[in-house]
Amino acid sequence: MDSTSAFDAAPLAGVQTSGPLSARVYVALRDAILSLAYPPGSMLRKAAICEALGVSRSPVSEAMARLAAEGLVDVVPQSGTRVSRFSMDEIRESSFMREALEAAAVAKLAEDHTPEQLAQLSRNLRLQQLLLEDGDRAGFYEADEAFHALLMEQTGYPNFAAAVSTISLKLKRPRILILPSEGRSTEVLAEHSAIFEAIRARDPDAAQKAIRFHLGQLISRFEQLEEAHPDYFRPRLAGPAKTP
Amino acid sequence: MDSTSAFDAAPLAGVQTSGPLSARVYVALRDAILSLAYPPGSMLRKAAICEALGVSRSPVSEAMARLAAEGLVDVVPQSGTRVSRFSMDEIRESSFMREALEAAAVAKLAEDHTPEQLAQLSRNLRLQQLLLEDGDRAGFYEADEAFHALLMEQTGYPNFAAAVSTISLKLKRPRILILPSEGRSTEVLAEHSAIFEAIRARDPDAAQKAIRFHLGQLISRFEQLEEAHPDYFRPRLAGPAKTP
DNA sequence: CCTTGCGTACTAACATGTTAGTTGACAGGA
DNA sequence: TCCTGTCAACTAACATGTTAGTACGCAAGG
Repeated sequence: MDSTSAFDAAPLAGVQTSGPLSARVYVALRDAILSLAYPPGSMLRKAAICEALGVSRSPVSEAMARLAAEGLVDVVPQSGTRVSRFSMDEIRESSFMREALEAAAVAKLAEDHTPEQLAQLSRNLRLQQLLLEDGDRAGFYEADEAFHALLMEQTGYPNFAAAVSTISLKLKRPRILILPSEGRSTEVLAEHSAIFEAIRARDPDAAQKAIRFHLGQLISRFEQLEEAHPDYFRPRLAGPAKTP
Repeated sequence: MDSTSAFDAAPLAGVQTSGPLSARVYVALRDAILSLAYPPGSMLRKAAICEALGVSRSPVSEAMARLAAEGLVDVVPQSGTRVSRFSMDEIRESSFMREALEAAAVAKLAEDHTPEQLAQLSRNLRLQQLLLEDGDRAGFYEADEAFHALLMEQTGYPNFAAAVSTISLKLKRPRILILPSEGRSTEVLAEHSAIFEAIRARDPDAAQKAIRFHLGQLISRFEQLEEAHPDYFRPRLAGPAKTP
């Protein structure tokens, strides 16, 4: 095998079997990028993808256009397409928007919620407790995501969760890289509980404060990440100062 | 001429002369839809668009995919594409998100801003005052949009304004239809001034309250609109109750 | 008169051929 | 050694041919 550009088509398995072809290609590429199977900065070779998936260039182009619109790939016209690198500025921007939206969601829930909704949240929290005790890291990660998704679904706005998900797409990849921190899960559960309690107490301000604190914890961890994985990040300005 | 489906390609003028062809097509279609030149519910004929713009189907397809992702058109697979109708539920959802984001923006500005930024805002407000006195309705509309855009740019997040714009796309078309209300402009200016004063006073809470009130005014007007233009809205459930 | 089955005409979706622009390497000169 | 101009190979972007699925009209039957 040649390692010209270290491009491997293997991550593109048959992810989905129904629906439009272009959507399947999109999901396959998206998952490969979000899981870092295609690392930031790597090239995307259209021809290779077509061959690997057994499709023509049309659906692949459509999928890539969508990924470009979402900022997951950078496309240089007439030249090439590569997986986008992280940018601390973009991360801060996405975090700001995500905080604003999730804070609005929990504030709304604090003002107006049903016993059933509280029960759902409580159930999820107990699940988190369980997974934490079992040390099931992957499971806890999923329950965490589910908790936030649940909060947004409970606003009653059917596309709200999806919209926030799209906006915070830029946070998903760096998020994966800061998974393996030990005592953090306990803190996370405590923060989730604080949000829950504020909602139950019908205290919008407290709920907002709680989720803002919770989400704010991520930022500092992202900053540490930039030190550890500078290769995944967009170069700040021009590396070391050049003397012309 | 035949009026089979009342489709007219005339609104697609040469809007832009540079950049990728697909982007030009996108802008042309987007403007035609947002300006209601293509009314909600009307069909989009790919062949006619290709002929009118003198391009092939590839860039048109790409543009339509993007419009579909943004919810401006509804595409029925293997059948047809039509301009989407309004939905009061979607409008409420978009308003909720827009409020959350703009409120976060002005809160941030209230906490942290420069004299230059205040001067910019003040200049825009005085322009609004001027256009209001001259009765320049279209000009006031633009200054209004510019005011909100300015607030979002001043957060320092370069893509924030664009993101909010995308999210509140669903509000743009109905917004046009409620333009011609007389005394409203005076109120709008007063509400804008209230936002400005709260920012200048470095009072985040007041700033949020002010912009939430300002944006909240739109909703009730949209509800009135649904009465006046039911044909532009998605049917509620099944019209009048059917007796089987 | 209403329902039902069929056939045609239309559409998006997919495949493939073509064009034009960019990158990068290599050769030649300073 | 370093800079520079040329050229070849690769890419996205665009055009066009092909396929398949849907909707609608019409006719035949109830």
